[in-house]
Amino acid sequence: MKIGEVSKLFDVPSETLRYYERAGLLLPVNRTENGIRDFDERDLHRVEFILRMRNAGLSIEVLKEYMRLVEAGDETITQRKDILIKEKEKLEQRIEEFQFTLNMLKYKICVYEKAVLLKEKELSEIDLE
Amino acid sequence: MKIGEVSKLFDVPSETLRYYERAGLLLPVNRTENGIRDFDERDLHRVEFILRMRNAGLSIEVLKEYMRLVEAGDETITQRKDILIKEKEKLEQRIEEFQFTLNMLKYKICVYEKAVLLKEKELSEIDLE
DNA sequence: GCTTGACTTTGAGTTAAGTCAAAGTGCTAT
DNA sequence: ATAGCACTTTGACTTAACTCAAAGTCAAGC
Repeated sequence: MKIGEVSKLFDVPSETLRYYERAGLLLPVNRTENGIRDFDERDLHRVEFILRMRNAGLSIEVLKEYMRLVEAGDETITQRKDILIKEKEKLEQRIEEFQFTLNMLKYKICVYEKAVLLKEKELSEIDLE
Repeated sequence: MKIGEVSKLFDVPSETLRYYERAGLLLPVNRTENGIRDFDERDLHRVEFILRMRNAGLSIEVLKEYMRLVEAGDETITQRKDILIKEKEKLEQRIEEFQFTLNMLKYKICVYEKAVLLKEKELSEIDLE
């Protein structure tokens, strides 16, 4: 699979994919004889993994380090696991905070809805914000 | 409450609070005779709200617009509600994606744990990454 | 009375993560 | 055979959201 197709598949610019490879978070993709990237299943999985993790807030730096360890082989399994555990914990905390904020939003929306109703009756006296 | 105390309370630089005010997402804080900001309860609530929303990914722009509407008075209630609903939906989606990624991480960590065990028995043959 | 923290304006610098442009080369599918 | 992707390197640019620096003033508390 060529870079343009991958780009469409994941809706991410080719330029970004090349940038990821250059930066070291996407391990070097196989090339055809004439030097064109030919993404295989494993590459696609890696791309998906990177995009998901980036989306969840993992930094380029962390992913770079993780992939460096992947490349380095079996000796690094524990280190890799530790990275993932750390990021998992961060993500869990982020989700918790998000949940809290989501509830805050829901509550506010609810208050606004009441205010709209009252307003329709020209009775509004709620302190909104 | 002076800006330095607020800064400590929320663990955010004074400079950022001033920046928020300047930018228009923190509505003008009352001043003492000599021009020093004196945060009251309402200001503190606003600061907390802003920080939470920023943390959840709402942009400065959106918060600015929202606060502009707050300032503009009761006529803008429906618009404000609409903003909050839109951001709520975005946040819900983000949380879902995060959950998915979290599960991915958990699964990977689990696989790594198995691999560590196998490795201890010098039997490792799992395809890890 | 001196240190500390508050204020102002203006403008520059920073960080992360892309994103684009130029310039030049080369394959491949219609 | 020509349009459309693909490649490279180098380097500049962008965006969001701060963050800091300078320069100068002012007020409060020990």
